Amino acid sequence: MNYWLVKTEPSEFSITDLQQEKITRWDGIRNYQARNFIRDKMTVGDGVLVYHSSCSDVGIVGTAVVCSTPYTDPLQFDSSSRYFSEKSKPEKPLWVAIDIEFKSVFPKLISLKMIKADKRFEEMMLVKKGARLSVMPVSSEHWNMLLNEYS
DNA sequence: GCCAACGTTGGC
DNA sequence: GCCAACGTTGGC
Repeated sequence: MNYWLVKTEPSEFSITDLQQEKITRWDGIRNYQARNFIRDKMTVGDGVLVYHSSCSDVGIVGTAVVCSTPYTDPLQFDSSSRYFSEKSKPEKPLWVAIDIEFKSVFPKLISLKMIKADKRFEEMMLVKKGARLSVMPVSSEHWNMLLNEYS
């Protein structure tokens, strides 16, 4: 059982959208490191922190749970999609997607500011310099602190 | 394999 | 909109 943080721009897809859809395909990941986390490490039942980026209220907004094993991201073959990948071939796909199911929305945002202000999160990948990954692992310690103390 | 140029992410 | 810190591309 692992824990993850996934970033999304709320103007594109927010925690409210996830709450309404209940289950959504987490697709469009086009970074190799992020892909490898999904492909090699994500398993059904893993906990997911949902993070809003590039917006006025940056931070963790809720939780979800991984509810599928990784599978081929169909958007890589869709030439009309912004996630189209010319190098992907049906017999050799490059990118994977995964399904996640809505779990909770926090009554209050856990802002990036608050996380940065708490020294115990110093080692969290999210606040490490240059950590621009849209999918990253979260330690169980950090997961527990965030859920028990901050939400 | 090197590395310059370019593109993207994402906080501010 | 700015810009730092990446990642990717492609010529050599």
